[in-house]
Amino acid sequence: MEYHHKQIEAKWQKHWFEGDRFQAVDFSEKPKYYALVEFPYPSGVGMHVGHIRAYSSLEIIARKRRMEGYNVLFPIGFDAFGLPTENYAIQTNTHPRVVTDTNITTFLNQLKMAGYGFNYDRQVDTTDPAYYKWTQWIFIQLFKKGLAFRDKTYVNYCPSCKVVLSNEDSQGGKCDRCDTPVVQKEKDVWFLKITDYAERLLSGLEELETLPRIKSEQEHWIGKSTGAHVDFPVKDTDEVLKVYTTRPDTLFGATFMVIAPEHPILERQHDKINNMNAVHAYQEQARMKTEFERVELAKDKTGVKLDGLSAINPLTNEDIPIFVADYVMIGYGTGAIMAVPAHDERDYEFAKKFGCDIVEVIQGGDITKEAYTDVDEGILVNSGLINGLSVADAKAKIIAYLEEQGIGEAATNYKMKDWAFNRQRYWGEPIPIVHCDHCGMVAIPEEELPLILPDVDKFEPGEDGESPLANIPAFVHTTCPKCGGPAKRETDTMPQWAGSSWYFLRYTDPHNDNELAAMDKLKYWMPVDWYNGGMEHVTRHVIYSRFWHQFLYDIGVVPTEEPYRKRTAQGLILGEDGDKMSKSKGNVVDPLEIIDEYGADTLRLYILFIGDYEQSTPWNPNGVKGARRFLDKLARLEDKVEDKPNANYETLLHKTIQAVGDDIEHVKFNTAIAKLMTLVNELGKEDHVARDDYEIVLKLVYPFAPHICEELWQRLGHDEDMVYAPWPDYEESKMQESTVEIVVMINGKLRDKLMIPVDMAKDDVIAKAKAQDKIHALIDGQAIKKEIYVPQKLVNIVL
RNA sequence: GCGGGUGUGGCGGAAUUGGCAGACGCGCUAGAUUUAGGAUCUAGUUCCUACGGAGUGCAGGUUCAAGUCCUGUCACCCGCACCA
Repeated sequence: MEYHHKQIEAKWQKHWFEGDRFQAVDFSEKPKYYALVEFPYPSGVGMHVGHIRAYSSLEIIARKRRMEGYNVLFPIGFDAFGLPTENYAIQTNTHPRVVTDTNITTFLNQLKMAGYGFNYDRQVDTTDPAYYKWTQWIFIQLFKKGLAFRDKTYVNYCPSCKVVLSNEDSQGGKCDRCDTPVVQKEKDVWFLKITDYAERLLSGLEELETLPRIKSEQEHWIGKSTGAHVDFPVKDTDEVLKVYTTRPDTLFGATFMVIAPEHPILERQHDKINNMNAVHAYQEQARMKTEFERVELAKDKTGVKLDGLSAINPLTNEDIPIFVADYVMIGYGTGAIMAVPAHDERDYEFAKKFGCDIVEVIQGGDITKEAYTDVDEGILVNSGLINGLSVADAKAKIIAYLEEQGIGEAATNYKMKDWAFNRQRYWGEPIPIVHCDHCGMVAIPEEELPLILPDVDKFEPGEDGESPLANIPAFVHTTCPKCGGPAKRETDTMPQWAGSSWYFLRYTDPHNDNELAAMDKLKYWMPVDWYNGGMEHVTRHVIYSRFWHQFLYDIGVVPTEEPYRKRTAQGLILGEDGDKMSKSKGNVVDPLEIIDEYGADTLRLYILFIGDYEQSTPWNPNGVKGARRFLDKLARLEDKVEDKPNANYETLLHKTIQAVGDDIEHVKFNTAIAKLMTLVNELGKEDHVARDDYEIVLKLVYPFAPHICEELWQRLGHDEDMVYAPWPDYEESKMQESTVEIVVMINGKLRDKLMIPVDMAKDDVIAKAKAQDKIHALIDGQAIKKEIYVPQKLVNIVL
């Protein structure tokens, strides 16, 4: 067959998508398989080669599963709220709704041009009121359970986007969107109490099948540690300073305390502090620093000693000074620490600079030179009741003692903070809450959902971070659902992560207006069997969505505790130059150009062949040609098809069936394709190929390059689509060769090769090996120390 | 600093339990075909001082046998980061 990709691809795309050939059937008798890819953000630039890599993996799995007899759900949708659209809308003065609709249409066309067999009829769009109705509904449930609340705290704030950011959105101290350094700002903000789920988010990871890296990143983000809370009385007051420490065993070595610049005790006790001016100056200085600068300047510790306020070490009863220093963070632990300079590097450095006492309580290091932090060795000294104990024993004993005395207790701490949930932006879900002077915050009645995002003229956020919605009196002024009195609506919107935290549930029942999804459908489809997406979403999207899912499970809305059974993440496709693809570098590859020139089948095949799926790999334009050549060869092979068997390549064929199946399941698409190439190359050397065997080859290639295979399949006389043509089985008996080549080594060096029958006995093989002319010449007259035979592999003769 | 990962030809990358290093693809070389180019086909392609030897970041070790296991070390990438 002459391979004209444009004609063939257009033909089959029309057939598949207009004929709706990839139905996911609710409650089918077949076993279900739920394959999920992260839904795209419909940006104006459309599809990127990265999307092709991200979706092709599960596209292969989905097609293969259908052939294996599964009822497959492989849906797609759009995560369409968010800043890029809003910014584009501001620049072009177009309504974000219009921008979004245009972009979604474009994106859908592009997905179909790539041949993806998604369940397009189940498409969701997070900006559709019929969808965000349920996002808002979930928020109300969280609010009712006290898991959505308002609090005044220091938040990450981007002065450029004028928006509050979550911890996850400000990694590295820079705004995730615009790279502007994030500053700390005290604001009254909405939080979701994700910390209540920290332990379950951690333990739920045990069930998740994924890379160690993905697991450890989540574990690290949750950041569990265990230790103790200890109360330090503040001298001449009735206050105590509570600290969190992972090293309660070093309590006798606590010679000073440090509190964060934002610590509330400074205001409470400002009368007693004689150098309040210096403290205020330091606070101001710390506030001006971005979090990033605080980290960068970490080498040089700064701080102010409180004059007039000191604490008492509850075990030594000694009077110890209190410092304010920005190396202690208000957001972690209690915002105050006990400093043990002898056994903590940061405290050591601070003590050296500020001349504090350094008392050794664990023997084993040289504290005149550096802090000794080893926890596995070392014996407690200068520590009263725990003298002579190991660190581990001392921890246990001192915690018991603290609890007995009522001055502390065992404690667990998490680095993860509650999720700052509101944004002062237009293009997001309105938060369905009203503020009433009498009743406080009240959720709007569920029957009033969705709370529609009103039209505005200006999408820009106001100065000082006012949401654009605040400028619409008709939206803001309402009545309290509880008392009927005048009330004001919440004008902030939800972050982009809201809609994406439950979308996979909606696919099971995308048009339900009575609940987010019917329980019987959820029971049929959930959990997601395999979820693929970006590495960059592992600490945010995956954790957020697991949190929401666990919450929904708790209130009886979903049937499984965890949403995902297996998670993989694709590596980046880099530019030809090895750098990350970016417009400014001019190294961006447009997938549509490749589809136009070589075809979607070639593009998909090449992107999976390019390298290890989970590793980043540079693009190579010549590689595309190689993929295309393979398809050309496959098409040309048609000329050799005859209706008579050919046993020459039987073993290779069956080995390939097995290997390709295994490789696909293990995300090793590159080697699966390599093996298919080898097979097609070998078949090309035969004078004829049996028709049945050619059909097997087409089935194996089909998930990767469905258009050309479907065409060749039809030309063989099939009326039915390949979608449900059974995936080929391999036969163990046909994989066995009757003779096998083995290697003959002398002293571990390869010297000769010979063919033997597979069942030849060890002694016979060795005898035969030694009889080879080449080998005989080399061992003649030498003493043989040892002879090793590895069945069907090698003989090694040691002289 | 902590956690995870990676180091193999000119390039992307392959190598169950230790058992022929470099599969497959790109590129390159030669030949065939072609007016020429492109495309296609065939053969070759780790390196070297080449009937032999060396070789998987580097240095050791275990073993009949090491890319693979052990010890030490270097480089790079990703994530987190004054987390108490």
